[in-house]
Amino acid sequence: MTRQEQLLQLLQSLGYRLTPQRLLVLAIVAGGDGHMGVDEIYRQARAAYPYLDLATVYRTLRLFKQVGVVTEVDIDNRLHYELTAPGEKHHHMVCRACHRALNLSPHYLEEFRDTLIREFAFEPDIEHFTVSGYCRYCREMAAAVNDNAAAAAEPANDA
Amino acid sequence: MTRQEQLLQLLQSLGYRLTPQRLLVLAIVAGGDGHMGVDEIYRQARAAYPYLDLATVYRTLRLFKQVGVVTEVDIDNRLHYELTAPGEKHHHMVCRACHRALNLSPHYLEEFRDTLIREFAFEPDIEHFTVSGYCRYCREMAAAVNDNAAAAAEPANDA
DNA sequence: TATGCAATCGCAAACCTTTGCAATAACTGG
DNA sequence: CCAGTTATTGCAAAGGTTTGCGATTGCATA
Repeated sequence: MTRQEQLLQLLQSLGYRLTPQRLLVLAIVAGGDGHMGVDEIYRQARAAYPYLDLATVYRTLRLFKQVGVVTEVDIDNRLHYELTAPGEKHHHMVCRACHRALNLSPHYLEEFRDTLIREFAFEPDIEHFTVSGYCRYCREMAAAVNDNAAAAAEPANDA
Repeated sequence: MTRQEQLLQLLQSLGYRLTPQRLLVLAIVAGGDGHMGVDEIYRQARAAYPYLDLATVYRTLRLFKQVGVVTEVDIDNRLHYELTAPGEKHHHMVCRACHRALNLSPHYLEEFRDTLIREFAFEPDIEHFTVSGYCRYCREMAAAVNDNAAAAAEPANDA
């Protein structure tokens, strides 16, 4: 049984119906190379099934997320999805500058999670956790720009 | 000099203009009791200045956030704002069930932040950090419901 | 295989938020 | 104090996402 068949069976066992729309969206997300934007999923889906509505794509992806079939990542205020890999769950670091999404092992979050539960009885939702910030490359680029600006602004150092 | 005057001076020193709209929005957020929704800020602002546009409110709040005057909190997919208290900066835990926002001291994030920088050279944006999850009360309520359901489903225990 | 019910769909409209643009108004320097 | 420059505004429209509703369709039962 393939991974997709497993997931379909999971949906069915939870009482959800296997509609052509769901099969299609699942196949597309499974075939994608990473975090896919809703627009790209919709475009591919439409090519195969022109009557599909965008609202259905959103509803389907929300359902898939809810049952753990896909992972949702917010990249620059747009929703992206990827198939949840069993045993390879990971979180994301999204760069505010280049919008790249980097994977983050759950290991790094466990301590934080334990602390919140212990101190506040707050159970953080770390199934779909995303930290935004600045990635290595954008930080390096920014640093280089700053160095140049500083050098240009202080010619006294060279003179 | 009041806190509001300080903040206005900050804006001016950064080259931003002090418009009536900005004074008004600042006064409202400062007078609010916590995280205020955009709709509530807009409603109060309109009562004092009916020509104010909602887009201006959004732009003003975005500017305030950018310069650190307010803190943005996403509660149930809606933006909320509160005045940034100097020396009392805090993050937020937002409950997915009741949508309450709880304060979280930066202390709990520092270790996580250090790890990300050390391991990935990723600088997380922890000026406006929000974790979603389930709060103490909603967890207790859910636990109580589960207990009742379990008790009802297994009368053999009592019989 | 035919039937009935509830889940799901497509469509349209709404939601919250952002953006383009021309008109206005805050600040600067004279 | 006035004129010029430019940031900021109001308005309208667009953006991505969600929702209400009647029509359709998957699935369980017989």
